[in-house]
Amino acid sequence: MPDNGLRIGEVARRTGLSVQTLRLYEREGLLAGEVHRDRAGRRIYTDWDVEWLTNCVKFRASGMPLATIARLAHLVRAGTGNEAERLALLREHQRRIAAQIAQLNDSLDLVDAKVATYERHLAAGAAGDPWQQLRVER
Amino acid sequence: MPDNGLRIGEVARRTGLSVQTLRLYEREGLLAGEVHRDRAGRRIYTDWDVEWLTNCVKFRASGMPLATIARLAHLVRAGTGNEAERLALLREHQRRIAAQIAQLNDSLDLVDAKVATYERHLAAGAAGDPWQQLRVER
DNA sequence: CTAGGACCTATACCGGGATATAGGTCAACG
DNA sequence: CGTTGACCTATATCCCGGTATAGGTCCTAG
Repeated sequence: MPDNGLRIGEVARRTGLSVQTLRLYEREGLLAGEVHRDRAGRRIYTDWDVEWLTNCVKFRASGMPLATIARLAHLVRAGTGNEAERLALLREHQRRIAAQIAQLNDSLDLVDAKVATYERHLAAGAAGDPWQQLRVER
Repeated sequence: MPDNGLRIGEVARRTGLSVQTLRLYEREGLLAGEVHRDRAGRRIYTDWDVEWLTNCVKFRASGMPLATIARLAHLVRAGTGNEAERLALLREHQRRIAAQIAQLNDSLDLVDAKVATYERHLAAGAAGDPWQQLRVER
């Protein structure tokens, strides 16, 4: 009803976050724009807010803590002048994501190897336990 | 001192897990081999246990819940005969890791883009806020 | 007029995993 | 000997994000 203002339920549907989570995020300072209210006191979000929240979802998905998102939001809210700080924060997170991916690839190698072993093992009709066999019972 | 038996402190050092965590893991059934004790009641680990724990660390690092590791450990402990089940479990985790990596890459794309934008922005001597500028103040 | 649905606040709780604390026992070494 | 350090159990606490509950306001539609 408000020209292009969205209510929390709609935003929840669009972002995939629950209504409670949206309120939580606001309390925790994750929003980079004022969310104003209609005369009934209900939150009204802009498309830009939704866009921001969509980014937040990705930040979360890549393990950025709420507190860090809040710091970024704070910088953005503060307006032009702190771009270098934002960049530093983003670079740091970039680094972390890369590290996570490396970690996961490493773990994946192990799992791939085990899967391959078991596949061979089962295909071959099972002789000896691929995991247990190495274990010398003392 | 015990021929090749390791005590918990040493295992902690080797696996990177804390002593308390090692005990926790044992309580939660993550160990695939009996840990026996010396006459003083102290846990004695084998090299094989350490190897297993090292794998556990990778499982954890890739988000496998303790309960799932415990299920796997249980299967391994049960010995030969349930390889298909182990394989299914591992394949499932393999799938999940792949999904996580995809997720992370997706998030990384966003962060990369933002970083690039800010770099350009800063290099160019700052005109307009790369994040805020899109925002139409209503 | 009234029922229902979406929203509001405040507060409590949950789940997973790890860590801390308290109060022992033991063995090894000076 | 006696002290020290590594270990033991049991239990409590923490952290983080998110979810649930209780009790209310408001708007809209039948």
